[in-house]
Amino acid sequence: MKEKTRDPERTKAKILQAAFREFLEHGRAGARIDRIADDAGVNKANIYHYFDSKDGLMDALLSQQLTQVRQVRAKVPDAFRDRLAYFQDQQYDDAQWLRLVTWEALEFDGAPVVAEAERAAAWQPLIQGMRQQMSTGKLPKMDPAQLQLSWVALVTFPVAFPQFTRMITGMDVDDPKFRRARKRFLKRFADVFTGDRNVDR
Amino acid sequence: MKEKTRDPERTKAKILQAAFREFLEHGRAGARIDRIADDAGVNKANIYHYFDSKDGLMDALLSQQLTQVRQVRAKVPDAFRDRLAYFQDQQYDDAQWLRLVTWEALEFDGAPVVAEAERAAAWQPLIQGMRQQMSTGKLPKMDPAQLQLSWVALVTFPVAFPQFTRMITGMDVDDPKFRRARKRFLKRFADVFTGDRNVDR
DNA sequence: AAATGTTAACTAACCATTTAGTTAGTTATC
DNA sequence: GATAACTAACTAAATGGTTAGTTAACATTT
Repeated sequence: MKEKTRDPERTKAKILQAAFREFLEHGRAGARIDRIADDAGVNKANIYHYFDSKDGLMDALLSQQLTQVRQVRAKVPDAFRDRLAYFQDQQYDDAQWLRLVTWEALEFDGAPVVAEAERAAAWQPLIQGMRQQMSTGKLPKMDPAQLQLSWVALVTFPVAFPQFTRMITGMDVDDPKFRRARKRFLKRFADVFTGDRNVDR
Repeated sequence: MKEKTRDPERTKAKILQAAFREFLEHGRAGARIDRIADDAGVNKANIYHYFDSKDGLMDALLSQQLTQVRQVRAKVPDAFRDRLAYFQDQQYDDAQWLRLVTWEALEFDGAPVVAEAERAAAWQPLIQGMRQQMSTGKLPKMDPAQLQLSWVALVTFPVAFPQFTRMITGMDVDDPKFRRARKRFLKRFADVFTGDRNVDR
């Protein structure tokens, strides 16, 4: 297999990869084009050749990441009790994606975010699932969208705000001990919430 | 009352005020010293005179804000049912402080954050309160620190990630309609959680 | 109470780097 | 031989930080 010395796809991929790391760590304002070029082992001008501008690169990055996340989201366990834990595992692997949307949150000004309609639509099946379970009595009746938002909050917050996690629980998010504790807690939480007050402990 | 043309305290205050707005909006990397100087109506050199460096200014700002927040935190309603709603109201007024800690979260690298010990200590009474209520059977028995973390998550997340709020619920966080809906939901949520499954609706 | 000296608040202009973005030219690939 | 991938060097603007000098405010002396 011959290594081509010039390969647009490979170059673009390398740039995106480096840009991901850079934007992830420093955000739009803190990210440095030179650093991305170095990191990718690519001449800076190529970045402008393929992605117009810093913002253009950022946008390309977001939509690329979006399609990637979309695939993972495809199948969520129907069994309600495990859904929280599942999301948590997912979210941990996705800590990077979370950082990206945190930057997005800080830049949020009311204007539609990247692919907002599409992303919004992706939540609908989950919300519908909740509504379903409420009508069959498996979940208490309440606003299903609010409930969905709350689940996401419970799983995401400790990772998004690691300093709070440590100040409140005394453990670091990355600490396996915390992960286990949180997982156990969320199971318990779900049980209490669905009415099985005396499961486990 | 005579207006002094030179007044260190007033100048420092003006700088901090402008710095607050600037850092809030743009974060450490995005903030511009020149802009802060202009906004404060103060010569740039004064900023360096009073606060050494950009980072020095940021630090001063954080500890100033900290003491301010500390006062508000002083009294939290003991009645558990209203605690969520209370925190929510508080958090809304505190949306700015939330932005600041969001930047803090992104910069978090495991090292202690500003005044970490002190801030951590401030959570203890709340956690103790939960433990108390668990022992008297008013709350289901579970890890109280994890539960505290969860309450904060439920209240904070929708504000910290407004794009998720909109994508999931279809409403904007600032929309009074959303506020009401969230408040109502959280009450209901707390009721379900504490075992009163059929209160209200 | 006026004159004087001292301190530090304040300013305008400047400096050394950094930064996003460009350009003119070279060369691999088809 | 044409095209487009790629490079090195460059530019203009912005940026954090400095400096040398000015002056308001206050204390001390006369």
